[in-house]
Order: sequence, then structure tokens, then C-alpha cells
Amino acid sequence: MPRSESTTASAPPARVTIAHVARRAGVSPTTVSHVLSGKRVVGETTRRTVLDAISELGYRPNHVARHLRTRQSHVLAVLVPDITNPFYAVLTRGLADAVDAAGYGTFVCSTDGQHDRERKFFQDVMDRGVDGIVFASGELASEITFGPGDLTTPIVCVGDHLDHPLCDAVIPDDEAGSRDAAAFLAERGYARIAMIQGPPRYGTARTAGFRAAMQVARQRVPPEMMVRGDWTRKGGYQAMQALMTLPTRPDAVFCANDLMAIGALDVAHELGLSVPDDVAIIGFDDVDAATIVTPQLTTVRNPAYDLGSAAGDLALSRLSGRYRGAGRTVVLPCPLVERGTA
Amino acid sequence: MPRSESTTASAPPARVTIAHVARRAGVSPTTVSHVLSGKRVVGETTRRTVLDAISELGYRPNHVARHLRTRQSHVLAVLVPDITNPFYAVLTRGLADAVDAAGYGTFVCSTDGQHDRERKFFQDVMDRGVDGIVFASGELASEITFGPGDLTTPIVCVGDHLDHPLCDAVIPDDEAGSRDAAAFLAERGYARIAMIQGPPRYGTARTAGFRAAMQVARQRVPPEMMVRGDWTRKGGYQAMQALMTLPTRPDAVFCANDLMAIGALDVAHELGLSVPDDVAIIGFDDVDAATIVTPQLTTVRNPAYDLGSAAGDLALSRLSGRYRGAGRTVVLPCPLVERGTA
DNA sequence: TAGCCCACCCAAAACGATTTGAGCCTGGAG
DNA sequence: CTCCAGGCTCAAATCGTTTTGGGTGGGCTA
Repeated sequence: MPRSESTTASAPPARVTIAHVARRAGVSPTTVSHVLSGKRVVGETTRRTVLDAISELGYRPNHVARHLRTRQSHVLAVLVPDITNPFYAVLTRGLADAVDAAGYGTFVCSTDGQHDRERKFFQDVMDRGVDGIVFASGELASEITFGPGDLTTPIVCVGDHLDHPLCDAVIPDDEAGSRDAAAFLAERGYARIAMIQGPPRYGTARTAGFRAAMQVARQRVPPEMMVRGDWTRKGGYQAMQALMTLPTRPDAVFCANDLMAIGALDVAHELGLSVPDDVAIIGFDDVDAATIVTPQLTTVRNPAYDLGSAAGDLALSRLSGRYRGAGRTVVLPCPLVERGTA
Repeated sequence: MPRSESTTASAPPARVTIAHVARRAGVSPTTVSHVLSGKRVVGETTRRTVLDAISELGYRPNHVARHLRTRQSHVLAVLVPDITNPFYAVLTRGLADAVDAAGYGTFVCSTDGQHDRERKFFQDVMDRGVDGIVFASGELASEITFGPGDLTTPIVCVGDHLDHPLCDAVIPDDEAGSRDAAAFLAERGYARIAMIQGPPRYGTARTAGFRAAMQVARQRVPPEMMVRGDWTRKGGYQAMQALMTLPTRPDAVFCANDLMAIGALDVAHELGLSVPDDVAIIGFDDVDAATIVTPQLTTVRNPAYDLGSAAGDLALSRLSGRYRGAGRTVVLPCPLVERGTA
């Protein structure tokens, strides 16, 4: 005889299992399982009895046991460089909101962008049996992180493709966003438009978009109008200083991210320049700080929330079996949000 | 005979289990388990053999099965109002860093501060079998959220106590932080110090700290110098306007949070007042935006990272069995960080 | 009355580990 | 030579579900 024949005395408050419910309802565990899952039809009266027993006993299904049997944890892992970075926090929230309704939870890992941590966490969440992984960490660290090709867990890469079947991707359309921003400046009549880029090899799509727009507008961009920063406010400050000491100053500056744009804004203020009359500034990302500065920063929105949300949908479509096939790529628009600096 | 007698052909890449390892090493699963856990000593030579088999087969233990048996998931849940809020993101990171080394991962839930979501997520993570819960959501929602007292999972409340055995708490010393800030202003010679408080019934400790310092400094604070905002920048703006239209203006303002302080700063700028010479401003929280505004905001740090980290330590001490006893409360200091506005 | 089909329900085998009582050797002591 | 202790190892039960292949009884048709 199995166990707990002493339903009489008060043992340590043992977890109430499906077997208890079955005993109470006078049916077999099988039947209880079936009324719970609805996978097989159960007579209405027994169904009632079972349901009653469940609520009387306060039964709660054990996810772990279920997981062991079904191999479904209903957990998605999300690997980001740093949850402390608002962009990734928002992305994570978008993901969580998207999959919550389907009963999925999210397991968050901050990798600090280090390959070894990426690998460690990747292994870890695999071992933990997550149903899918959203990989938003590392520019191209992907192939290093994953082992050989025997991958059976759906993976969604954010911000970067990854050549792997089963691996979907969602990426923001940096190029179009930048193009729109630059075109916007040109249309407004600015004639000497400069750009503060990111470090070499980074953010190339944003630069490409900028160049494309300039070409369409038939504006030549002299090399000295293309300077670089290191993504930081200070880097933007220095780059802007370089621009403003040029013999012919630019009358508009497109910055590859908001932090650098804020640095540029600092310079404008110091020089007593009026923004956007003397010089216009547009950033990229639409971080919180963009609305803190004065005037509020005109910028291009990096759709963090939507990226996370889309990643969630992609993962869900595979997990539900709704989609099975080659890796998809969805690209999301980066809309220009007009505020006070352009 | 159990299964997989066809180790010959290439089946779907079945998970390699402890049984495979055992077969390969010519021992029983028991022995493999023992070399893995070290709970019982095994002969050196067999140990070697087993270890070899493990690495040859690329065996990885199944956490789920282990969890089912041992009832330990090595996962901590953290319930926050919104992971998008940098304060909670940082707190979460502190927690994750603290427990990572011990092999614990973190499962994040954004409750939006709504009781029903709190309850839902609370149930959810309990059902998922997390080993502990860090509850950083809701000012006093606690007792509503948890069911009756039969709680066996360690809980750590952040920012609020909760009368429950097994329930630890970690709280920031708002009162001392506010006291220090106000005392700092008084020492600097400011003589008409005002305060922008939060809404009624909120942030009372910060108000108390302010009053205590004023008392020590023997400064009377007339009622019109104590105004209220709603935690937002706009609320701070309006409150500051009210203060500045007083017959005798304050020469220093302590704000119950940074956002309101930034709103106050806006007013000062509009009025052409020099900060901190004409009017000093101190905020509370030390959010990122505090270093964005000019001059940079002098404020009191709300130690988000440390709160999370401490919560992790508290949970760990119980999970490891190192501590078993009544609920503890650790209070963390909120240091004044001097910058440009005071 | 015999034969069938349905509608329901159950037994038992997984899932992949941990845990414990017991068995098998091998030496050394008596 | 017998016995016992100790060191290793194993079999079997357990954790709480899900999943199938069967049963069982009643109603309907011929």
C-alpha cells in the first residue's frame, strides 16, 4: 500500500496530490488527470465530484512532476547583457507580457556581454529545461555560445541573425530609422548635416541609413562632418566639440545614440547656441533621459518593448506547434519621435 | 527490459540519462548518483570510470527530475512592480548577483503593483516550486497577497516588514537618509528650508527624518513650507511653484524623490534662479536622471543594488540551513551623495 | 437473446533522478 | 577456521504527473 495510510493524524502538512483527490472522489488518478487536462472526456457527474474534491482539498498541480513527464516547463529564458540597462529591461517586459497570457514565465540572466557568462547561462537554462530562449546578448557572439547543431529548443535572437534552423530573429530597422531622421533634417532645410557615429564597426546600419538619406537629398557630406564617439555622453560631448571648431560649423547633427546626443546638447548649451535654431540635434534609441533634457530630445525610437513582444510571439508560435519550419526574421520599424531639438 | 535496447541505430537524439552512464561504466545508477552528489563515498577506480563515462557520453543531469525528488529548484522568484523601473531592475540585478554563485537563478515577475497580479504571480511561482520569494512589490499589500499562515517557503520582503515567521525583511533607512540631507542643508547655512513631500500616507519616514533634523537644527518649519507632490516631475514642478510664490521664499528645498526634485529644478531655471546659490535642492533615490540634469542633482541614494543583494543573502542563509529562526530585519543606510544642487 | 458500439473509467508504465536498507567481498582478529 | 567489521555497490521505492491500452456496463439493433 502506497503511503499516507494515516490520513487520520495530522502529519506535517503534506502536499496534496492527485492521488489524494482521486481517493476522495472515489475515482482513479487517471480520471482526475483527465478532468484536469481535458484530454479525454469524463462523465459529467464524476467530473463534478472530482472538481469538488479538488477544491475541498485545495489541490494544486505540481508543475515539476508535470514538467518531468511532458517535458514542458512553461518557462522562457531571456539572456540580456544587463537587466539594469533600461533598453533590456523594457525588452524583457515586452517579452514577459507577450507570453504571460499563454502561461509562460521568464527566467532572466544578465550576461554582461561576456562570452563565458553567455555560455554558462546558456548551459544552465538548457539544463533547467526551459522551453525556449530569447537571446538578446552579444552582437555576434551567437555561434560561439551555442554548441554544435543538435539544437531542439527554439531560440529567438534579438538584434542579430543567427544561421541556424529553428532559430528565429527579430531586429530593429536601424537603417530605415536613421534614413528617416536624416531625411527629416534635410527637408527642414538644414544644409550642413553632420553625424556622430559609434565606434568603428559598430552601428554600421545607422551610418548607412544616414548616408542613403544624404544621397537622396543630394547633399555631399565632407569627411570631417563624420566623427565618432564611444556611445557615451562624454564621447558625444567631445565629438560635438570637434564638429563645432570646424571652419564651417554644421547646422544639424545626427547622433548614433541618445547618450551622445545629450553630450552634443551640452556643447550647444555651453556655446550659447539655440537648439534647434542654431543647431538641430537628433538622437537614436529614445531612452528615458531623452525627455529629461531641455529641450526634449528629438530621436528615433528603438522599439525595445516591441522587440521583446515580437520575440515572445515567435517563440510561442513554435512552442504551440502553430509554426514549424525554417528560421524567420521579423524586422521592426524605428519611428522618428519629434520633440524639441529638431 | 526498460527501453532503448537499440543503442545501435540512431534514434532521435534521446537525452542521456544516469542509466546510460551507469550501463556504460558498468555500475548501477545508484553509484553514478553517488559520485555526482558525493553523498556517499565510492571507490576511487569506479569513480574514475564513472566520470569518464559521463564526459564521453556528454551526460548532463536533469534538474527537473532532481527537483521532483529533492524538492529544491534552485530558483528564486522576485516580485517587483515593474522591471522597467530602473530601481527594481537594479535591485533584481543585486539579487541575481548575490545568489548566482550558490547556483540559484531568478524568475522575475512584474506585478504592476496590482493586488490580483501579485496574488496570481505569487501562486504561480509557488506552484512552480521556487525555493524562495523576494517580495519587493506593494507598500503594504503583503498580508493580502499571502494566503493563511501555512508558509514553508522563505520569503524576503523588501521595503516593508511583514509579520510572519520565516519572513525576513530588508529596508532602506529613509528616515536617517532624509535626516542627513536636511541636516546637511542646515549646516550649510540655509535658513528657510522647505520640503516637497509625497502624497498623504506615503513616504512618511522621509518626512519624519526631515522634521527630526529641523528640530535638531532649531529651525521652525511653517506649514506652508511643507507641500506635497505626487512623485512625478510635474507634481514637483507645481509644488515648487507654490513654494516660490510664497511671500518669503525658501532658500532650500528637500524633495521626497528625484523626479519631483527635477521638477523643482525646472522651476528654478524658469525663474532664472541660480542653483544652489539662490536656492538649493536635494532629491531622494539617486536615479539615473539625477546626473543628466544640470547642475547634477544632489540626492540621497536609495541603495537598490544592496537591497537586492541583502535580500539574496537572507534567503540563502535560510535555504542553506545556516539560519533557522524568527524573521530578521536588516536596514541599509541611504548615503547622501553631494553633487551640484546643494 | 445475441452482438456491437459507446461512453467511461482504471491499471500500469513511463519521466530521470535520489535515497536507503541490504548484500558482497576482503582482511584482520580471535 | 570462523567471525566480524568496513568498504563498496546495488535493488527497489519514491517524488507527482501523464499517457495509453484495456476493461466494464448499458443501450440499441436485428
